Amino acid sequence: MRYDSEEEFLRNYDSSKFDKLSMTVDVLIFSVSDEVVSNYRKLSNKKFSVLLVKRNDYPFKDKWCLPGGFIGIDEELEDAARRVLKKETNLENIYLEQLYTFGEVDRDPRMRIVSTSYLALIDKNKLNSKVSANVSWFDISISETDKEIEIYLDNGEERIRFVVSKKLRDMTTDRYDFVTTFNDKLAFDHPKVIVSGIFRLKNKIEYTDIVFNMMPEYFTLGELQQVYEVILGKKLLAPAFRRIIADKVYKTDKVKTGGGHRPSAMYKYRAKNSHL
Amino acid sequence: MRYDSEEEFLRNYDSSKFDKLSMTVDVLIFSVSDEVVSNYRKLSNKKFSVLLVKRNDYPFKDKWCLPGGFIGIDEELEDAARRVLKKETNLENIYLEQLYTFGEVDRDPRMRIVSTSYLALIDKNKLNSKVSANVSWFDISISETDKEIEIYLDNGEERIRFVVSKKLRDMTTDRYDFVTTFNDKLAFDHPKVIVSGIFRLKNKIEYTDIVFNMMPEYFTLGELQQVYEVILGKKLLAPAFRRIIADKVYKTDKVKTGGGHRPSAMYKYRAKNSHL
DNA sequence: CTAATAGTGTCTATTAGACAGTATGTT
DNA sequence: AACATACTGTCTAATAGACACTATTAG
Repeated sequence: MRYDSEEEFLRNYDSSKFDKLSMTVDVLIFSVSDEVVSNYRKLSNKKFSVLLVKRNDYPFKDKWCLPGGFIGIDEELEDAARRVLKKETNLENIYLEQLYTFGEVDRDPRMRIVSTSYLALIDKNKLNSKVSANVSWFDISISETDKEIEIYLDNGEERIRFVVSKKLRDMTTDRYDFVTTFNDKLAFDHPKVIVSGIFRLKNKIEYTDIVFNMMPEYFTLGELQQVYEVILGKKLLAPAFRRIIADKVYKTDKVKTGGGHRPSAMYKYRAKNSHL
Repeated sequence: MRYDSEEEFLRNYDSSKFDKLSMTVDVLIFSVSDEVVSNYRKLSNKKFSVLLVKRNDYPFKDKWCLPGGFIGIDEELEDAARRVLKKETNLENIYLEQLYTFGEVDRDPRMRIVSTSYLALIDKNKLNSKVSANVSWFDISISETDKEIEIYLDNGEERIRFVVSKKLRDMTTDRYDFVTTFNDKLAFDHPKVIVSGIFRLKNKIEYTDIVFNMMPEYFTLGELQQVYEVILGKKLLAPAFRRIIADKVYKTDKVKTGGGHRPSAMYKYRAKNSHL
């Protein structure tokens, strides 16, 4: 069939000509939290945490999963992610970036579903209400070897363990194929999504100011350093750390006291092109 | 309706419950080419180029677009990208990475189509056959300001110009929303896809060995430097450049002669964990 | 006073930028 | 011989790592 114009073609277009499938978004919401420590002198330990939802319907009934939802036929991908974010945390204007699109044919037992995952970072202090019953923050612990990544998630009541193996994809870049080798409590391919998000964050914290999306308005440099340390999974030296972040923050009049030690000045984030 | 098991739920699942849409992949194939120079003494200039296909059907009949295709209901996303790559270049085992998923509601005039774009890098010397009539390599020239990116594509016969404006997405990272402000020869939202790919490549060339996917097996350091320069859009100093790439390459016995100047040693890529 | 963190100064090692200078082909 | 590129040496500037030292609080 030949058409004489784009308009004519579109009028006659049969949209059933190509395969159709469903799409979802999954939102990986990271934050940091404090672990209270018995010794009054010691700082509270920062923990890096992820928000999970307990499924109360099939498929994967009673397993934990990332907040997510189907994309409407007239809905932008990112709008869908923001809708999910709003539903689970009641927050808007949150840092959000597209992470990766997972399209394995059998990643959902119901039918072919392609899922675009998003990475969101929030400051937990902004959460006005406690999250609802089937939603919970899990602290993340990571142990990584050449071949495997083992992750523990802990919400105080329940402990989740999963293992993902790394297979180098090519010689020229440090990309890996992740394959889940142990997982009994997470739904879908969410172990892979979580690992991808952690890697993305680890990378970006080194060359962007992304970390400040997880910080409260006022913070001490010690707290900021702890957040870097928990995400990078290693200790940093304070003088070097302070040099590096010196031009990203500015000192305020506020002071944090109460620990059994010298009080600490509180700082605020200064964006690159700001004049504060 | 309640189910007693995952199996029972799946047996009764109605897959028409959620909206369905079509998905495509678009493959951004980059390579480098030589521009022959009249002066026998001078080196040929390297050009950075992209493969485009001329559409001979609606929609966007007679416009240029990235190679792409619909995803089959039982096809992995990346397999679809490899299928497209094989069809247009007859090449396999090519560097391929997922770039971004574009899902604007009206990006395709036919219906809702979400497209996952892939970035592929090839060494043009591996192309055994000349590409077919409706397929062509376009050299890329970029001029960038604070607010806009202007790109010219040239295949020797036809010149394509498009302009994309940059809108900073947030203060903490250098992410932009791209909005096409001028485009009369490219189909779909492909100006945005091309710009995203160029940015990705510019970034990755700084901290990975990705560039070697576009190089022939044997190359001189001058050629390699030219490729870096054309992708980064700036001149580099030879001594510093040589220091930086020293541990990524090794010298072979081959020598390149014929220019009106001192011959150059030819090098090969050495992967990080190789022992050559 | 003591334990613990806050914050600074400085030395050293490594890396990046700049540029001068030597080497060696082709016409 | 002259031009153009290949390749090296070295000085300097900037950055990162290490560690010692001082400051200040609650108990």
